[in-house]
Amino acid sequence: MFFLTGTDEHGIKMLQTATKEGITPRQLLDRTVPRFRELLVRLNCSNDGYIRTTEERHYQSSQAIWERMAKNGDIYLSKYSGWYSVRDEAYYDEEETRVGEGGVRLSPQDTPVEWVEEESYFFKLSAYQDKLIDLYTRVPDFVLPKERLNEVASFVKRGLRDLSISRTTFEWGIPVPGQRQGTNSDANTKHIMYVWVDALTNYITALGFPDTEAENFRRYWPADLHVIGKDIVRFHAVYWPAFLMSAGIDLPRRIFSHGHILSRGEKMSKSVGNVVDPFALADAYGVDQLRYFLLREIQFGQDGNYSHEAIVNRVNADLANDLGNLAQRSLSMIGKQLGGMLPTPGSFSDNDNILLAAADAMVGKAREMMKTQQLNQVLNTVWDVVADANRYFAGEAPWALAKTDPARQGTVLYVTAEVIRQVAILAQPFIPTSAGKLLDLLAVPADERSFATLDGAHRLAPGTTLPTSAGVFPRYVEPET
RNA sequence: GGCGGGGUAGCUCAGUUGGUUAGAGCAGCGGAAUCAUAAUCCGGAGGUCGGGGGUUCAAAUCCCUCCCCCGCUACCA
Repeated sequence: MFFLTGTDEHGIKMLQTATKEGITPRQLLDRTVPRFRELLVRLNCSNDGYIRTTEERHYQSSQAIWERMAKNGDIYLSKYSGWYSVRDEAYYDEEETRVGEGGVRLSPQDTPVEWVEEESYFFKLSAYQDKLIDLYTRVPDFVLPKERLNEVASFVKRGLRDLSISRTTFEWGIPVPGQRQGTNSDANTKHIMYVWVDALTNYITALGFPDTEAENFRRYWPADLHVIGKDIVRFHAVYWPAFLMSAGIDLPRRIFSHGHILSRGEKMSKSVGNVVDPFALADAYGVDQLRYFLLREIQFGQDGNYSHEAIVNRVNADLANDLGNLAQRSLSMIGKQLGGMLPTPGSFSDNDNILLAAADAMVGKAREMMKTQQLNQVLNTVWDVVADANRYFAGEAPWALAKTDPARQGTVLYVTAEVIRQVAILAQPFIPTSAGKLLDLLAVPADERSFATLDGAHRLAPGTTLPTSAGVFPRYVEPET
């Protein structure tokens, strides 16, 4: 796997923000980009590459894809005039705009628009309408969740206009290669790429494009999964595939649109003042706790709600009470009563076999759900087994067996430990640090923590000496006020 | 305005080839247990399945209509 993320750093908004503060765009970026990178580290995200669209390699890559599209006859020089909203980064037809208070003309989003008339390069998006429809039909899960594909398809079916893909009015962007002069244009006109061409191309730059023989490009392209926010589906599911088709490059296999996290049911916004700082959440609840909450509580692809009460409930109930307490009560019993040695099980009872079978079945179900990125369903499946294990543990009452049937007690504790092992291994992608601690407590070697050790093909080794047990999931208690 | 999704227990949701007393988790209530992070287990309770009408022996599920929420999109002006 190659996990990529990065920042799109060109565009007039960046330039204007910097100018307003009296600094250069680069200075602005030097200040803000590190925060994004810190967040990745803080949230313990898998990350094999970070691409910035202002990097030299990306200039070469963007110019190369431009040339490929041009060579394919899909780029032409023309003239664009219309009402442009800097805030929306979009042009509007005059009929779409209206004059607001103080004579300011506004876009449908109520952002100010200004009249712009300039020479521009265009991409023949209109030529790709049928090919895109064909793509959506042929690969029905090219865009997930399904609702998003329907939206995109209906947008394309309505008809596509060619896309303006360059600007001459400012310079914060990647120069258009091989510029020609239009008949009526200023001899000094210099085109830079309009935001989407260079923004989208980042995905292949990061793998070595334009060197299509680069090791990473050959190995990882086309991408299996391309995750974006639902607000930019159109650009990634319409423009990007069209660009790639034009350039003769394979398309990513799937675009997945994630939803938004709402704060108490409301969209977060600076003006409302309900913006939540992810660093603060991680500090308050813990990184794994935050990750678990978001991935379990929210159906991936849908919007979801965040609230203090919800995260505390979820974290205490699922992590501290159900899994954490189960691990603690079983492992500390092994520590105190069995001298810390994982017992050798006797023959398994029906109850043992039923629970083990449920645990063994988890990975298969999880794999099926992961085919369509149903992350919360994976966690539901795993925690169903945690609940089974708690019922089993209460039913078998190993604390009582200590006096009446020590051999049976050992079997019950062994079975419980084995179930915790499988739960922890499957939980690793979601709560990596905590899952790792659980596996440490079970003395599972680093090279035996892969999914290949699940589904009953592998079991904990009896007789292993376990480290002293310790709590892995602390309960969240309200700070003293 | 059009298209799509949704409105089911206090909260988050599951539940269509129509079929017995509508389900789960969390919260709340009662009980058991006391190995454990006052955690766990068991049990009752809790719902006009958005409103109304219709089809049917039978509707959360099918049809009509209305209301509300969300998304995409268009237009009037």
